[in-house]
Amino acid sequence: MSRPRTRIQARNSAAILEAALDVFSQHGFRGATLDQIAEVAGLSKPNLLYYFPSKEAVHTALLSRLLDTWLDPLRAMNPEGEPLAEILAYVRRKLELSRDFPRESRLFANEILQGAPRIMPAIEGDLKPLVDSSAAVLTRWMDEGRIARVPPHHLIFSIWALTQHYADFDVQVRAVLGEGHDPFAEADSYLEVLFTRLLRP
Amino acid sequence: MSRPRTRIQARNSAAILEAALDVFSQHGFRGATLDQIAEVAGLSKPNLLYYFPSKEAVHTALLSRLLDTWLDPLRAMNPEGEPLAEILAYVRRKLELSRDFPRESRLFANEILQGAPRIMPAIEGDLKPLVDSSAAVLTRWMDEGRIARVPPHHLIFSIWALTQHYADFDVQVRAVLGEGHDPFAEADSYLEVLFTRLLRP
DNA sequence: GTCTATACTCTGATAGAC
DNA sequence: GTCTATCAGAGTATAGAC
Repeated sequence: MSRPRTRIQARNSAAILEAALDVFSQHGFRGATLDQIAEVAGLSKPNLLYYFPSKEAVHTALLSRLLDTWLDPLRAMNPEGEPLAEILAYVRRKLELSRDFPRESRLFANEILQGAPRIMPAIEGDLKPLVDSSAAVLTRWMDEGRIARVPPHHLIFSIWALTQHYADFDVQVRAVLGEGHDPFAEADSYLEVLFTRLLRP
Repeated sequence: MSRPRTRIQARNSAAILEAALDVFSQHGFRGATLDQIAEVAGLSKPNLLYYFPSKEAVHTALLSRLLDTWLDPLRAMNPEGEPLAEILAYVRRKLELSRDFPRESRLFANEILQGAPRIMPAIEGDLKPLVDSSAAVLTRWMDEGRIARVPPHHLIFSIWALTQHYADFDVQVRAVLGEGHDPFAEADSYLEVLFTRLLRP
């Protein structure tokens, strides 16, 4: 349902996407069932299929909504700003995404684990160019001696890996830390230290 | 089939586990089908079920085989060794696991993404104690001023996150890097720099 | 717009011939 | 040990009443 016309449609479409996010992010595309999504959404299965023509359509709707949100923090990096501050702000925004939208992070992780069958075009068409241009900015900063020289693409990978880990492996992180911890707060200060030490000239 | 009695049984059991690793690591437990596993293994579905009583049993066999392999590198860290060298060696061994056993890494990632329904007991019973004792060693090294002080559990998380990323998100890493790259070789030298700068006193 | 009923396929698992 | 045949249930999707 690309453009909900009524309040009911808007509410039900939203409920379906919300429920589908729950189920797809936990079980992947093939492991998710319309029965389960419909139940979580509080609708009958045929009614769900009135709003979206197929399981595939629900999944696609989720993925396309996700991508923009996911790339925004990197887009927000200012080439004219102070290098280390810009990078640390990017790390913080990415970690906030992990904290506030863990299901979206797991949805993305599931898609990549499956070999990115549906999102590969967007990775090559949107993500790669954005990363390449960001890497060019990082390289300039390194050339100017304002941050230490490291492989820029791998620097970006390490930001993704470290921040997404706290969303995707949340259950393991909490099990290993035990009671009385705030994983995201601790990660926030740890990652600031890590990238500061890595990048100071 | 816990103890294969004949050559045929050994060969078929191995073929099933090999095929199941392919399928489970890509689609997760619920997304994997016995049809697909049997086809990859070159067996009929009933014949597969002659060797393992259920889908669950195949998955369990894979997971229990996995865990020891996965913990070995951390166990190999020597409390009496030179701290930075020990940590860098651990990072390298973990990265080698990602390079040589990416499907095992993805199988584990799938299990955690699903909330660790089957492996949580092992995480709390085996993984957590091992991490806690390793963290104690790291803390001692920090107390002795031989490496910089950082939260030891999060240091371990960051090693996991950074090394596993290259296995679990392999398809994204390669798509973003483009042609002419060796992700694991580049990661090897990048991670050595990263942890050296982070941890030198 | 939403429901019941249902068509049809896939999936995990079993029976029994060879 | 391996196969064909098959079952019961779950899965996606559709038809049609209301």
